[in-house]
Amino acid sequence: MLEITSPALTPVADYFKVLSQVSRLQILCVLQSGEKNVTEIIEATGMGQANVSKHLMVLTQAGIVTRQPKGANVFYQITDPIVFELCELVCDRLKIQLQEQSQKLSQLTAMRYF
Amino acid sequence: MLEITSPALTPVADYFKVLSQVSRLQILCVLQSGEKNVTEIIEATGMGQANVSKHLMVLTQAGIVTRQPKGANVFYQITDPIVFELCELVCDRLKIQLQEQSQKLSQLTAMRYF
DNA sequence: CAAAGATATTCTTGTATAGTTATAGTATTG
DNA sequence: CAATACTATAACTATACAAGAATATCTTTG
Repeated sequence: MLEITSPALTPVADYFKVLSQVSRLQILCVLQSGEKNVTEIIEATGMGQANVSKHLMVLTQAGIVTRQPKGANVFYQITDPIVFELCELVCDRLKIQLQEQSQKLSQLTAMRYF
Repeated sequence: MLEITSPALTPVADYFKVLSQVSRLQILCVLQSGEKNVTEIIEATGMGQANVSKHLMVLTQAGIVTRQPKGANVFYQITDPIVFELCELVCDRLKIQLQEQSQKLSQLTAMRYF
């Protein structure tokens, strides 16, 4: 049950904020196929090193990703695949919206023949 | 299936961004019990009028909320309850994280007795 | 049509943060 | 121990945006 008062909503909003950045979603996509070290993530995403490092910190602090140093490397992996459930729910919703839009559009073009 | 390339991720990130603001989550909570007009939303949330109006526009453009003018008033309602599914998924995840944290904490305090 | 009420828009300000560059810290290897 | 590779941090810049104040638009009512 969701509360109307703001304090309870803050952690939820913060969680969504972490997922509201394309760069971070890219990183999560890379990690979907298993744990990777920072260098691998940099190569797969094409992002800058400092940038990747900072995004990984954000994801780690949000508990979305788990940090694991191994020698000179640091490996990261998805903590909980729930993030992909979230993304899929959103994707499904976006698909529906696109369908409805194209439906309205085709209705409009159909009207031109009357 | 999620793509690694950024363009496909942009709409998803944008959707999350809309939900990444406490004020907007508050508005959604207010609308959870049924459609409301702007004045009702303002009173229920305690937010400023211009602020509410702007957030409602963001929510509308994201397709999360539907706008419906009735005379001098404008009523808004949740387009798709999927948003609450999303929130609950996040809530569940946050609860788990809290449980794990308190578990680690109690382990630490337990160590003081040895 | 004037006045009042409801909603939207514009403008401005302050804050947060993504990205880059440069630097620092840490671990491996020769 | 020196050199190199990997990762993190600091400092800076530019941008996005939330919030509030003022104003505009639209609707009802007298």
